[in-house]
Amino acid sequence: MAFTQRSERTRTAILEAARRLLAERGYEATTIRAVAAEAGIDPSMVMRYYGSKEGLFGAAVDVDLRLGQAATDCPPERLGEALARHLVARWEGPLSDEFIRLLLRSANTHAVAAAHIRTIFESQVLQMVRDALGDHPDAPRRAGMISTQVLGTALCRYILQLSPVVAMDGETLAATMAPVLQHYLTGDLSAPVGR
Amino acid sequence: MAFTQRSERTRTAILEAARRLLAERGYEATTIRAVAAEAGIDPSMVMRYYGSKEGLFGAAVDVDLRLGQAATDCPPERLGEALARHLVARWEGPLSDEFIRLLLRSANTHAVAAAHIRTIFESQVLQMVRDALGDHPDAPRRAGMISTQVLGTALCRYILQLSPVVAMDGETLAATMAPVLQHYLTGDLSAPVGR
DNA sequence: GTCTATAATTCGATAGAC
DNA sequence: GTCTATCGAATTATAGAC
Repeated sequence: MAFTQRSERTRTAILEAARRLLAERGYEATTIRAVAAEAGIDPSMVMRYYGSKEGLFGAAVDVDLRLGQAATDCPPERLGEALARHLVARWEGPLSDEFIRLLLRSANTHAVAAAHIRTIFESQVLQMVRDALGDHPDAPRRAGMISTQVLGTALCRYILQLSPVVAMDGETLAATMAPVLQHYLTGDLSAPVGR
Repeated sequence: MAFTQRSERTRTAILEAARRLLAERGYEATTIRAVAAEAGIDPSMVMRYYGSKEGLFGAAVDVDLRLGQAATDCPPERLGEALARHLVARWEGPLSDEFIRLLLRSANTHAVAAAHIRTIFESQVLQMVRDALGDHPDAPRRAGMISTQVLGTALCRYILQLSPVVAMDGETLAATMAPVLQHYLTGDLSAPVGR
């Protein structure tokens, strides 16, 4: 259909406004009234289309991470670099969205958002490690530590905005993170980083 | 003075209740009424002693991190391990407090909390790196990356509660984090394979 | 020093006109 | 399909009695 109905345009306008505000303010501070104002429509429309604030959040958070793509056609010893580049591209490349910001900002006070992150990083990241390592008993711990470095980087760069972390360009950030991710992926966890 | 006045006891009871709730719920979701109920006093007392919700938050967050202690009498090549152990002990040892939880939970939606973390990690962590390295131009970037690993670990363990990260005992967590911190402190940041 | 009472907002959600 | 009007609940903050 080349023609989108008025209601469809309103629906997506609401959703985009909600994602923008959730990424900026988190769940509690994002009011239905503010979403409506941002979308340029009446607050009651939000309720009409999404039923409740919780329903709106559920719709806003329903995004595919596509993390599996990072591992395609990549030798295990370069997986850390591939993952680092994939993530940074996802965060701030031309196809970026504010998804990671939205999740981090909302996860603190909103249990559903925290559960969502848990699901992502206990399935997708763990799955990726298992694809690289096989079903080694270390796999969950490795996936967990990868999550600490990845989410910590996003937290410091986008939420807390620590100046040295913000100052790096995407290339440098990925290159700096890569050896550590590689270490957590395939390195000896009880030995120094890098062999 | 061995004798503490009634007002002093109330003041500290309020502060402790506030820290507890802020660590659990973050800034927005922590209401003055809930703090008062937790402390077993009237909501208006909170206003009387701390002026406003913002004033209460400022008082709750006014804590000394004592990060410098980690570096005393430690050779540079073991600094990563010392830092990792110091942090884990601080987070969950016998002298623990919920300070890191409080900050992380509030920083997302409350600008003052984010600024507070920025100050801590742009002064104390950077200072620590400079004590170890001298005033190298890499120092801020190293301090920034240390912050990503440290805060990311706290985020995944205490806030998001990723099961593999929660499952590790403190000893294992510190030992796993230590090589990465050492890498960021004194390693070759541009080398894909370290040393 | 502690509490009651309440003002002034703001929120999520509903009912219904057009 | 969109908006007006409003309800009921919750919030921060204030004024003042005891």
